[in-house]
Amino acid sequence: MRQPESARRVGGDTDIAVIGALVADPRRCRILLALDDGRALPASRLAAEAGVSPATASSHLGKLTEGGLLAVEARGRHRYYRLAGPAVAHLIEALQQLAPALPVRSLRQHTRARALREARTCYDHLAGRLGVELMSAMIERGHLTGGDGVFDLAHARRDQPTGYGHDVDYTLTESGAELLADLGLHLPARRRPVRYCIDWSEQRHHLAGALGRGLLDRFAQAGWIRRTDTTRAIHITDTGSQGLHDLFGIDLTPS
Amino acid sequence: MRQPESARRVGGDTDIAVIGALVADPRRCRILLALDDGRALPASRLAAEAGVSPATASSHLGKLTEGGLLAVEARGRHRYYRLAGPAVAHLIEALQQLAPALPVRSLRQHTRARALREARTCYDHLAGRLGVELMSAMIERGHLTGGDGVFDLAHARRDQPTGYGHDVDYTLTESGAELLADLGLHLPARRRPVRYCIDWSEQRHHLAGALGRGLLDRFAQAGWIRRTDTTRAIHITDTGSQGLHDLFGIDLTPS
DNA sequence: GGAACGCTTCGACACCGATCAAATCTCAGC
DNA sequence: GCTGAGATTTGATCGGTGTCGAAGCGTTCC
Repeated sequence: MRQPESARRVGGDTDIAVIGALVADPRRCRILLALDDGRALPASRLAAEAGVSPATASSHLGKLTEGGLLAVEARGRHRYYRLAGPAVAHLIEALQQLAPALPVRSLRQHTRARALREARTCYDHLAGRLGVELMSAMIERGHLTGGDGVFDLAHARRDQPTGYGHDVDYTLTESGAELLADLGLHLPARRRPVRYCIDWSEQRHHLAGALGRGLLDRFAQAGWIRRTDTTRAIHITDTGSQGLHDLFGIDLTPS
Repeated sequence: MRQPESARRVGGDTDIAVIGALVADPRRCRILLALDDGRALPASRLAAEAGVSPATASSHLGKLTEGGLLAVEARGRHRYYRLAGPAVAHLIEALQQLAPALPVRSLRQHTRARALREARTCYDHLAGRLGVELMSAMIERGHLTGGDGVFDLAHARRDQPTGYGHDVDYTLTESGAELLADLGLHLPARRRPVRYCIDWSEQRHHLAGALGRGLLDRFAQAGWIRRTDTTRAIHITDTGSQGLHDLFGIDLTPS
């Protein structure tokens, strides 16, 4: 650990080691993995997740936040931590690809985490990449108006690290209503704002509320997606990816 | 560092920390960065690069190899180390994206490393992603035959970790000769095998020899690429990417 | 065959950082 | 304001690891 004379070559090439040091501790990695699907969790929960005392967890969380891997938001007497951005998710993925090839589990673990990031349920609607891509596509195609689907921390007013968003008023357009009708999805005609959540790891919005719930149900009925019993991961069937491509122009490439 | 009762949740989720520990040390990161462009270097060179004694470097190299980040090949009394595969390069890139935003250097460092991986010179010919993509395209389009451009460690016989390859006999086809003529590149008509090198981080071949040298010169004359004076990085101009797309179907997407 | 070189192993030392208990701080709720 | 819960800070302990010199092993070159 000594840093003798050779620290003179301080060209800035040792920077990545400070990030490496952050992911060198098993407990910190547990914390990162717990947040890997984009949720925001309070410190106490993360302490339990990592299996350490609150004091130790606080130390870890402080270091991760200081190092730019986590972002924190105080909410009452809780402090919610989340991944600081997509780059952190990329780092986790890169690490998982190199993680020791344990007997079988490691592969399982890896694909499970990837599946969760790709498509999952959030309460009763779609989230993950599929969720944000779906909402983006509907905005781009004029089915929704009011925002661009991007979460902007600088201008956030009331939006919480967990639960539903309020800062942006999305509304369904005529073309959007037609699309839903085509899908066989009939929502109550009330013209209230479309609800949404924030996908923190993507830093974008995904559909929630009646519309999000309705689309999830409809996709399931149409055999586009299959829900798993044990996890929140969602499997997109072949007909599903075809339908998503045709109707929304969505192609969930390997990422 | 104690691992008390909580190690019971041994689902295999702490694996990534062992990789993290490897990139937690500045000297080891120096070594990885020195190899980041796909070269294979002997231990002594890496010791100098990291600024440590041979003994310390050996310790680091052993850990990196043991952890699967490096591969080693004995060659006489030298031992050549190289990145174990593309996944390692991805990890380095993910770390660099999160590396502390130093005054100015950090950005420079990052873009420079990325540029080197993207397109660079290797002796007198093209290497990096551009180099391997170019060779792949020529094989796919029937301008070259004899191999598939992929380096296969399992079947390697004489190919060295540095320098030119010998295991595969590539030859220029008729269509290849026509293409070169169209490019205004006239090579001696001798029908000897086309020379190649191995891009270790991509684990694929790139063109060397007279053909590789000729293409580099021709691309430069045509204004497709611009060489930098100080580094081995190569800049692809707008007309260059257009020409590479038209003639070879190459699109160097952001990676 | 001997000398020089490249690399690794061994041993000893020093330092860093993870850990938890106890104290402190901050906020919610009555 | 008082009380309790969530979270962080402080302080002390302890194990792990980076460091290099010296020694050992294999290869190359003269």
